[in-house]
Amino acid sequence: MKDEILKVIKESVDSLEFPGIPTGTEFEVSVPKRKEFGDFSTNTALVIGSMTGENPREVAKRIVAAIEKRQSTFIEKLDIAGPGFINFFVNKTLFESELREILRLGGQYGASREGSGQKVLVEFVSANPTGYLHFGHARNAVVGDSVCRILSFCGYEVTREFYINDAGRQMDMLGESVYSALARLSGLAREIPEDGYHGEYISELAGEIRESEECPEVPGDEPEAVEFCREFAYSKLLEEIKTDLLDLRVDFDNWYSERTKIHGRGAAKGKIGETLARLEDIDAVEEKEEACWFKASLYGDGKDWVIIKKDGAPTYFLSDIAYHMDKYSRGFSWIINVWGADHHSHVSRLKSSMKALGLDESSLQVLLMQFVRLVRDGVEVPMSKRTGDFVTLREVLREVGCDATRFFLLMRSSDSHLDFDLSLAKKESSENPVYYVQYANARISSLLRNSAEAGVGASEEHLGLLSDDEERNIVKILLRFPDVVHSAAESLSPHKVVYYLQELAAGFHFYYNKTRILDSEDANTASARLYLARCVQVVIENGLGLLGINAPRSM
RNA sequence: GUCCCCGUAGCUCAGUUGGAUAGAGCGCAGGAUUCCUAAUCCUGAGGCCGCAGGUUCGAAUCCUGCCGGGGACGCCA
Repeated sequence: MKDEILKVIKESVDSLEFPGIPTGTEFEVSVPKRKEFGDFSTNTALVIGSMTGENPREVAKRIVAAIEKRQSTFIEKLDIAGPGFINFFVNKTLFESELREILRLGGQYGASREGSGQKVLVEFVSANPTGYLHFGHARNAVVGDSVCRILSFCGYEVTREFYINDAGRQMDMLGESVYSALARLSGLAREIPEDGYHGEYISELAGEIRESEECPEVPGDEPEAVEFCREFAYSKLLEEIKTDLLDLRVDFDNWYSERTKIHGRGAAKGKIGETLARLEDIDAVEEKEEACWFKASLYGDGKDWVIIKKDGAPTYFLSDIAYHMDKYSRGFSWIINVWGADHHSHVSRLKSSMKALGLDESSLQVLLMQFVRLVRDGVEVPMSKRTGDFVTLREVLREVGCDATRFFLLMRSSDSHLDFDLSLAKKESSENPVYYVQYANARISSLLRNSAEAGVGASEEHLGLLSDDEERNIVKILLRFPDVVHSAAESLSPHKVVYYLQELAAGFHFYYNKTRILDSEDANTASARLYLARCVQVVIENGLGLLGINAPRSM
């Protein structure tokens, strides 16, 4: 629909042959908030005016004359307003055809092919398998997941990946910690290392090991027992992570193990070795202070970074370079990482490494998530992983449910700090915005059920009877949905969908309270109104689907 | 000290690729249902868009400086 407006504008502008306007200059067509500004509005004259130096209102007059000359059937009236906006008032048959289009497309309304043929990799969560997921991980998980859903909807071929940091010191610490707990259970005086893991789950894991048949002898061959503890805890915790994520409706295509895919067997083998060799080939590394450094400062980062430590072990950064080289080699045209804001300094150094390796660092995009504060009754709930005193994702899910959890985590822009109000999320009342949107959907379902009983059905036959301002307003909100999806995909911002749905629900609730739908003046009007309601439902369902939130048919 | 994010209504935040009279929810004060789900709706009060300059037809939006809040700057991951 907007495309048709845009087409008319472009043809008219072309016919006027403005000097100095390159072909392909983009003009904006938007749906104005105020109805006196028409159904559609364009800034075309302002854009041209600023390029040619002409008065925008004069330009607008010429464009309007050109458009009128074309005698489009669907344009009822044109206005020039403000500094030079051209406002379109369209024939309502255009709205009717839009409604028919929505039901025809159904679950595909709002979807597009704009990402067609493009492979996207979205890596998110990637929590260390050294403990349960805490609530801080939840935002990353939900936003990453929703971004994937949105991109898929836009035609991208999306791969969801969880990078398992199962190599490195933290895994050894996990083994040490569990082993220490096991030793204590066996009556030995043994403390969990200071920088180890101290949560209750460590003792629980030790307890499980003790119950198992393969439990190593303690005391006995300690390194072997530590390794057993490490592997036992790892596989168990990874399963728990998967379980929690599924409960949050987050699923992955790949569980990418750093240990097996990056490190390989033996020293300096696998992708780590390859990567180091590549970096050496291009002279991007140097030996300094008994360590090996990547010269990131040559490639746009502020400083150099160690990639092989004094003790000969690779740093996390080197594995990360290797991992991202691998991402590129798998043929993705868009690589998205969802990271916590505390990783922000890694962004430029990782990009600098890709640049050094001759890869296009602009196709790597990092979505940084600002922190979540958990609040209960106005008081912050402390979340510290160090002391083991953190709120797990599991606890929150159990307390407030998946829908509310996801909704609240998706409500804010990623680069805004987020206060998650536990008491509010739990409330099943009007203060809670989750239900607001779901309720609109449930109401429509109820209408459709009742109408079936009454023998009236949604029908497109009499859409011409829709004439109220509220009805027109709803249609205008509905036809913005594809734009919202596009914009959410482009800026990786699921919260735009959340805001949109709240607006749509508000439009419907208002309408519902004001207008009797089933008891309309006549059956034809009722069928048209039901059709409109059905369209609203389609869009709500599609929108909630992008957020991974259920759209219950009754509440 | 360097870098990143934020600063908009009492609170939590949208709006930030420059556009028309800056929005929503919550909270507060009033009100609406003989009838389709009141988890709803309506009305009202509430704003130097952190401050100061600059850019221009036009700035919450872009630039510079400053102030305030958060985060990152380890041979940890």
